[in-house]
Amino acid sequence: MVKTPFYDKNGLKKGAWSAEEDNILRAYIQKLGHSNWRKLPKSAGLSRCGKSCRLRWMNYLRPNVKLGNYTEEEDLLITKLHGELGNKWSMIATRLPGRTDNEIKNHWHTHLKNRTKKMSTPISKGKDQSAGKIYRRREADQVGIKEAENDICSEPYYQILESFSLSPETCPVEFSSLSCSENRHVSMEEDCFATLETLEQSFENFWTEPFLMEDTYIQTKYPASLPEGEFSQSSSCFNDGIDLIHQVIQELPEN
DNA sequence: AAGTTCTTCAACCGCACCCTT
DNA sequence: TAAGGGTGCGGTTGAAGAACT
Repeated sequence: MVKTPFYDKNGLKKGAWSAEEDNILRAYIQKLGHSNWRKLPKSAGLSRCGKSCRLRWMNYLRPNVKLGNYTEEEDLLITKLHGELGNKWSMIATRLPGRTDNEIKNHWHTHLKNRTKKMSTPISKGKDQSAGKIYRRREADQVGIKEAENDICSEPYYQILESFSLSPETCPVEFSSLSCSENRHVSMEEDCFATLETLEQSFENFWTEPFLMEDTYIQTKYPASLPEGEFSQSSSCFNDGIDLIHQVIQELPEN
């Protein structure tokens, strides 16, 4: 699903990146950083333009980037933020640690836009072929066939939380510092949010389950490749994301 | 089984903004 | 203050693969 590589009139390679190119770019940035994207490809020995290198690094090669496997809470967060901010993908991305603007944008257009549109229209018993198909094809692989068989588009918006579970992969390390009492401030109607316990359990499971400490990874493996600001920024973003998830939960309808 | 249609998403493009000179 | 270069952002494209007929 990638563009076939080719060379433009200036001899610059376009299209899909090869593993070799990825390795070259990654190794170069690990060693020398990326102070100047325009000069970088020439210095690194890549036949790419600086913008292409930047995009590749930012969206796929950065050590803390998460790919695919969107969870329901992330979907919910994106939907909410899009409602507040519009197509400010970069702003939205700052609230979802590890996610890039490009990926969020794609995810919105392929999964969430249709879902949200459907939710705002009267409930239909008819099957939305395209949305159903999308969900069946992609998310079935990730969240299970059982969920995929349901027509999620016809469900009330808040029921998206029915499968609410915080996966270790989704949750950054900062989540583990949340106090349990803070989570317990969330109150909901039992019939709507019978899964609250599940949610709390998920947090607790999350504390006990092993996961990759991405920042640690960065700092140990890529000590000189990233500006310090990126770490502090991402940390604050993580906390913002936590706040927002709490806010989303509290703002949900009571029935 | 083969052809067609649909869906996805990595990557490109153009524009706007920011910074330096 | 203007000009030029670099970077970031959002919209769009297009090829691959899945689903459908």
